[in-house]
Amino acid sequence: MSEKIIVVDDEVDVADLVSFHLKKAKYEVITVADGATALPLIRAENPNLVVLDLMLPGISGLEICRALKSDPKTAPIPVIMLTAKADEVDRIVGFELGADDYVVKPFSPREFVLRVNAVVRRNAAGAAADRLVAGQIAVDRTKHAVTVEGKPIDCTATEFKLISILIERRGRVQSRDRLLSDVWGYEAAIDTRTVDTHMRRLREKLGKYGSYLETVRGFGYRICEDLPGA
Amino acid sequence: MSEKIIVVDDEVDVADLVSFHLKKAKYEVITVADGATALPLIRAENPNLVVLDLMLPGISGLEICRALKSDPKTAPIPVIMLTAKADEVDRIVGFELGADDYVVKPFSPREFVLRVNAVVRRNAAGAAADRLVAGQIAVDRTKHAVTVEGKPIDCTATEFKLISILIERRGRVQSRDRLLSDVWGYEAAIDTRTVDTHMRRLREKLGKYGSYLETVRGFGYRICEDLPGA
DNA sequence: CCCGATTGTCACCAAATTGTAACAATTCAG
DNA sequence: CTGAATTGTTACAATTTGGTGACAATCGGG
Repeated sequence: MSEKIIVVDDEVDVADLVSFHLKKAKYEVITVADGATALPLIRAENPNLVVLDLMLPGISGLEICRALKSDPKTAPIPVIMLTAKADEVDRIVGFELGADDYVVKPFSPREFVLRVNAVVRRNAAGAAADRLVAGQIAVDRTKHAVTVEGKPIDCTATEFKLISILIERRGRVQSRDRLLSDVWGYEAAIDTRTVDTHMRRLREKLGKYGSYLETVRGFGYRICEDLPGA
Repeated sequence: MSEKIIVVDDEVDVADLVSFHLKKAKYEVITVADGATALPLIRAENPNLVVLDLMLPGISGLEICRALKSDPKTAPIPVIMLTAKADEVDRIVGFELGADDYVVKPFSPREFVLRVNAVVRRNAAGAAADRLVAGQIAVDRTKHAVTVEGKPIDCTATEFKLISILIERRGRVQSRDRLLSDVWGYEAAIDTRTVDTHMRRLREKLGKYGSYLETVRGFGYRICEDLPGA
């Protein structure tokens, strides 16, 4: 039983590429070129995932995403956005839009498929799986919110990505380099020490739980596998 | 333990550049100029990654890629394509042949290395044993944790590498020189006596199991093959 | 266009880590 | 048993590493 994915993209090359790799990964793929026909199609097909290009003629990807998320019937369908520029990312995942993930063009096919797998799996396992928890620290990916002891704390976009990755891989040490390429992307020319600064800011916001964000000297950072009060 | 990469490129400048940056990133690099000799070499060496120029004299990069991916023995080896044109068509064709990622020339060395890291890492995950065990002593490489009788002990970076290698090669004696080049790196101008000091520190932290870290007089050190309580 | 929030970088400091040298203990050959 | 070679131990100085606060650049909203 294969999952159904709808790809919305006007560029034939990109659509073909995406479609090809998804099919190779055993997904059932439907592609649509324009936003106007996409919406009714998505409602009719009720796919397991929508891959959406940010730049579309007519209705933009943003609007489609917003429309999907505001309709209770389509809101649970996860959305992955394709975007040309890394700058646009924050707005996409963060605020108004409820996109579940994004991929910056040009992307590596392997990575793309892995992200698709992750999002689909997360949603298939039941809606609750979208919550990452480590002790009293919890991250809700759909709401884009972080809570400590149930109380929400206010994280910036970078901090959110950082803590998401850390909790997702809790117990395992993440090198600064690894965090850099996973959070900031390949093209970012950024000093690895910057990671330290963000860690400090995160710890500060985590309050007394900040100490569970461990430093592993010589290697990187990690969040404890089992925290007290879990 | 460094990963092996084969670079196939006929332009000496590019090959040198690529090779230089990969070596700086601690990879073992072999370069080949023409496609004809590349294939048998790849089969023989079974590298962790192949970097392939799309434009090659004789057999093209595309054909090599196709050949690699159609042979079950070489199919799992990841491939990164180098391409001169930012042309979408090239990308698509390259991907359809099963390349895992691509980099458009001229590329930023930083980004190139990051992509290489990502691809290699993804493939290495699961391949190498994450968990090394010798009796009551266990090393978890992803968590960067060492446990004795199940209780975690606190190791420094050097100690961690040292004990990892010893357990990985348990039973076999490791000379001080060997340990120096494997733990400290190829060109470490370090006194071999330093190894003794680190051994002592390790033994101390291993507590009563410290004695299983044997000295082989005149040769080096080893960890017993079978420890009591195994 | 201005303002506050966010973000990357830097310099400085404290602390952990690490290499080395000096000395003690042990082993081994004869 | 003696002495040389080898290894264990200890202490210490040098280096590396990460935390911290400050600051400038950039971004987005109003």
